[in-house]
Amino acid sequence: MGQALPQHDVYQAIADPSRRRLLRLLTQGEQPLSALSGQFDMSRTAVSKHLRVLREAGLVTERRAGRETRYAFRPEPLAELKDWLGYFEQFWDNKLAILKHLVEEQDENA
Amino acid sequence: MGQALPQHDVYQAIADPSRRRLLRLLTQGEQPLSALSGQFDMSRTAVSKHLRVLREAGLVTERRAGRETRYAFRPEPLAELKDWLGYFEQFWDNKLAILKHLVEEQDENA
DNA sequence: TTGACATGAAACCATTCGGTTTCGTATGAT
DNA sequence: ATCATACGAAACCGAATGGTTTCATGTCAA
Repeated sequence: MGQALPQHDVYQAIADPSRRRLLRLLTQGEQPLSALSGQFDMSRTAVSKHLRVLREAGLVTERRAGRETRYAFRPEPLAELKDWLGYFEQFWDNKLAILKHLVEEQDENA
Repeated sequence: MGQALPQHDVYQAIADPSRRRLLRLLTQGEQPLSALSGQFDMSRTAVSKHLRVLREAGLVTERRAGRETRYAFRPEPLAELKDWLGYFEQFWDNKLAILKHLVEEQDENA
């Protein structure tokens, strides 16, 4: 039986501040591990593991180039997050929704 | 010295699927724990703990009403998430940004 | 060919996480 | 008063998380 690999999703991937920072850094273009890990206090290996989580979530791609591995940002999985958020937006953007909420509160208190 | 309480943020709060489901349920209006935990396979206590995490992130409020605790959805903290996402949207919406990305890749490969 | 560089894999560690069960305590109903 | 209801706190547990150090491997440079 194969070991059940962790397989992270986009929600878990962005839960960690270091990983969010990595994504920001990568929007400036493809970069090798050494360049990325130079920006962090933790070890190179730790950064490498964060990048793996991001890759499992589809947020970065790896590409070997000589002896370095170049990481690149892939925005696509963020669409799921955007959709998820979209559902909730009505509850703070939409004045009608706010009104509806107030009415429900009145109901509950009645 | 005070023990450093967990204090969760919105990114961690939405990382768990059960908590995301709780938020969805709560958009239908304020509900007591018993009603919410009825929707889950896990114990009432476990649901209660998830709700605490959501509360620490500011995504729900608690209100004692008699012997029940009523939980209500608070959308405000999602604004941070929306802002965070907003930064990255240029990388999949904006054709100019995509072009810029391609140019950078060319540079790297040169 | 020898050596430095860039990296991933592995083993390990402490802490956090998501869940359980048990217990204590208000509150509301009889 | 008594008893059931609704809940939180606490103790506990296994697995996942975020980090480390050590080691092996492939690649470029001298």
